[in-house]
Amino acid sequence: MQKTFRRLDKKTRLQTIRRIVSTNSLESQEDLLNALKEEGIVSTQTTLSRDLKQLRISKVRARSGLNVYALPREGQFEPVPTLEEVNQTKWRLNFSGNLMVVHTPPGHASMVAYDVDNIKHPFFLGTVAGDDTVLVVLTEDADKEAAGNIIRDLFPKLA
Amino acid sequence: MQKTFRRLDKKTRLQTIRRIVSTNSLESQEDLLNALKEEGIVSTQTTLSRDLKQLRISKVRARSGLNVYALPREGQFEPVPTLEEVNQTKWRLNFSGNLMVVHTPPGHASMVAYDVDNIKHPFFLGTVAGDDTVLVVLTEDADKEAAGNIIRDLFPKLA
DNA sequence: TGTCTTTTTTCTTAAATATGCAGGCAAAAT
DNA sequence: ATTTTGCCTGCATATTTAAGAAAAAAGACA
Repeated sequence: MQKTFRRLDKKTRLQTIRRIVSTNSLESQEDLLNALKEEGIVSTQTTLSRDLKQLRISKVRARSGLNVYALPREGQFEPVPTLEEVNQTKWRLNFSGNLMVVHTPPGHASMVAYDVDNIKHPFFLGTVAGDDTVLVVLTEDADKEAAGNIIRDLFPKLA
Repeated sequence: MQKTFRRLDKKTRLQTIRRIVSTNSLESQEDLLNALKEEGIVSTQTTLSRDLKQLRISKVRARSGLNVYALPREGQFEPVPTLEEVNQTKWRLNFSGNLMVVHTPPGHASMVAYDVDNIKHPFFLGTVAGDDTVLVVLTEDADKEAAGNIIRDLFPKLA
């Protein structure tokens, strides 16, 4: 009966860690240490470091700027496309009414939107990024050609 | 001429970092420091730490056990912003053609879009939400002022 | 049971990363 | 032109995380 006692302890600890991580914003292993303690599980930072490694839990950047632990996600560890692959992909820029539609390689839309947002040019009211498409909303009086050139200037791949 | 020199320096550094991170397995900021140096970009660990934070690049667990830097992926876990963060951020509402552009605090766009969708008022054709921006498509004959008031009524922060 | 092997844990301590502060510089405001 | 503001940077240092070594605990088995 005692056979698997210790293993069970570790197993439940790992399961508890997964649950806590997926439902809380933990900013450090000490946070996790305390959260576990509240559930009656006592451990040390060293052990948690190894647990997290085993669970492949990592700290990720929240948009708020906080660094919080997060469970591994499907696709998170897929190989990042090589530069070659990226270059093969078509960048594209089109207009529709006062909307500019920018197609990018998969996963790059948010980066493009980020840069466009930072231009702070009066033509650009705002952006919405999907995975490989960015919608850039222009003001009604915007000079579309000029606006296009600004973006092409930022991203030569679009030229 | 010097106007935007420093900014450009930073911009190219950030772009280079993105490229290097996406095509290499970097295990530390020192690795990145050296990789940049090979391209003629000299910096410090401190600056890279801040760059990575800004780019939301984080270290993730590879199945090999290595910890490597990786670009942010859509859908990564994000904590709910604090009320303080929410209050600091500016809400904004603009029009362009038959589009209404609503800026919200980071992460709140989808919630706003959800509420707008639920109005089911004939003016509102549909919404698209990014992270902090919502596009609300209005019918061509919509009364923009009335539409704006409806939204402002829903979200007093916009007033 | 007693001994050997493997796993798990902890105590240090090293390594990696983030932050407070101060200086510098360009753009905007007055 | 002068002041103010905001952004960017690096140094020193704090904080956070990982690793080495050793010991405790657990399982295997004669």
